[in-house]
Amino acid sequence: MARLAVYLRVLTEMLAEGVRTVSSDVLAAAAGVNAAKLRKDLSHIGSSGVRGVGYDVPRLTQQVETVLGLTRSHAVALVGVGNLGHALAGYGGFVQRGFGVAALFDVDPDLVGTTIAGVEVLDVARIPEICADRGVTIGVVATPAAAAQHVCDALVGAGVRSILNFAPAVLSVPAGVEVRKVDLAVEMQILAFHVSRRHDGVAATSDATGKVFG
Amino acid sequence: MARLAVYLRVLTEMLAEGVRTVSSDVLAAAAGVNAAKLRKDLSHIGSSGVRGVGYDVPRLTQQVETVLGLTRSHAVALVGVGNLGHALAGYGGFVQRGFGVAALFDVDPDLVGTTIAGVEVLDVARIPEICADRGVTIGVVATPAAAAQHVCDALVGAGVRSILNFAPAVLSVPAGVEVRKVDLAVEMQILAFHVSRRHDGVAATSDATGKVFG
DNA sequence: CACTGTGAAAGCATTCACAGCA
DNA sequence: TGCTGTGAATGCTTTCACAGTG
Repeated sequence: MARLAVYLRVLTEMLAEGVRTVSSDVLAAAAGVNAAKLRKDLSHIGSSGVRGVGYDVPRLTQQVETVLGLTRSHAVALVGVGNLGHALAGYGGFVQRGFGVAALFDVDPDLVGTTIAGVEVLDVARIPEICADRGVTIGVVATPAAAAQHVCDALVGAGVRSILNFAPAVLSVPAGVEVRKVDLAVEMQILAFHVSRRHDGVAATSDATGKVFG
Repeated sequence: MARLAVYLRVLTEMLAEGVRTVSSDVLAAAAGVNAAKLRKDLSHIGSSGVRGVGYDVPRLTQQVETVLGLTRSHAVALVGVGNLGHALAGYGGFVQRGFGVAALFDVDPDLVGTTIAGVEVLDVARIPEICADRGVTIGVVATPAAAAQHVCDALVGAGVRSILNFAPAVLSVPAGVEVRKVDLAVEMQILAFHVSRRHDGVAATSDATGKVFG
């Protein structure tokens, strides 16, 4: 459930503000979801809300953290230190939540040897060796599409079983390996679809054959 | 449907390779989805596959482009030229598909006036004026969470009705405005969940109350 | 009395399986 | 024969509505 992570962010904010107790209505509104859905989600993780009162914020926060596996820290390897990769390496949001950037890789000899956010960039050939040494559990692929599958294979070979893919390519992996994809071009295209739909007028949004979409 | 954008990418690649015709099986495999699902998706946009042969690649490509509204180009305004925003401004994947970066904004006086990828960074106060002038239809929010809602309101006020939000915050917008969210920390946490699940052993993944999750 | 936890209902998305056409 | 388009079946997610509790 992707929503648990959102709940956790809201809960952490509330905790920082000193809020001790929260109702499902309030928490759901802050997380942008339906209240019933939130209660069902929390019931799945064995929630401990008090009827007539609400949920204990510190306790619920810890519960969600435990379920999400954030009680341990995760070593992340980032491959591809180009435009996007460079930004990700320096992105504060990762370290903030226990995701340490344990290693950076690239093919470009000009980049190998440089240091980004205190971490040295290494050659991609060293992925197996370094990932094993540093106990990497999560790999981030921020390479061009053409290199993505190759890099992915290297990571999987090094024992990495969770991969976040920013490359516009479909990665094939053996069973047991989890891949999540973030495709910025796809997100833009979905928005473009809605722009057109509005601009054309809903009833007029049609394709060449005259059939209406949606 | 987010998958249409993925199909389009695969189709464009095939077109470049000179492939004229493709079956639903092959296209589905390349896009990483079920063949029946792909056929149903294409039937919704009034597809024109030939039974016994497959789909005509050039024709299908154009059909998908039309539905996604990629026949016109879209002016994008990017707000927040920090770590991530800077990378997005220079990201080739946008321009490549007809998404021109029409304007950049930031609050930081040190950044205002600088030029990134050929576009000058302007003060956020000028969002209404500039967005109207340049016909911006899509806004990208890459600010810290605290500023996100404020920036979002400014964009909506300027007539922008499609927003891509990278800030870890829930944006509230009036009806008719479409918001898509990309939360990198959330993606990482979902992967962390799977790491823990594997490490603990599925049967042992439990919360404090002893109830098993999933 | 306010709020949680949860059956039951409704709504979607996915998959199956096959009729029908080139 | 090979492949599309699609009704029917399945499974999952969301929502409703309310019984039950501190």
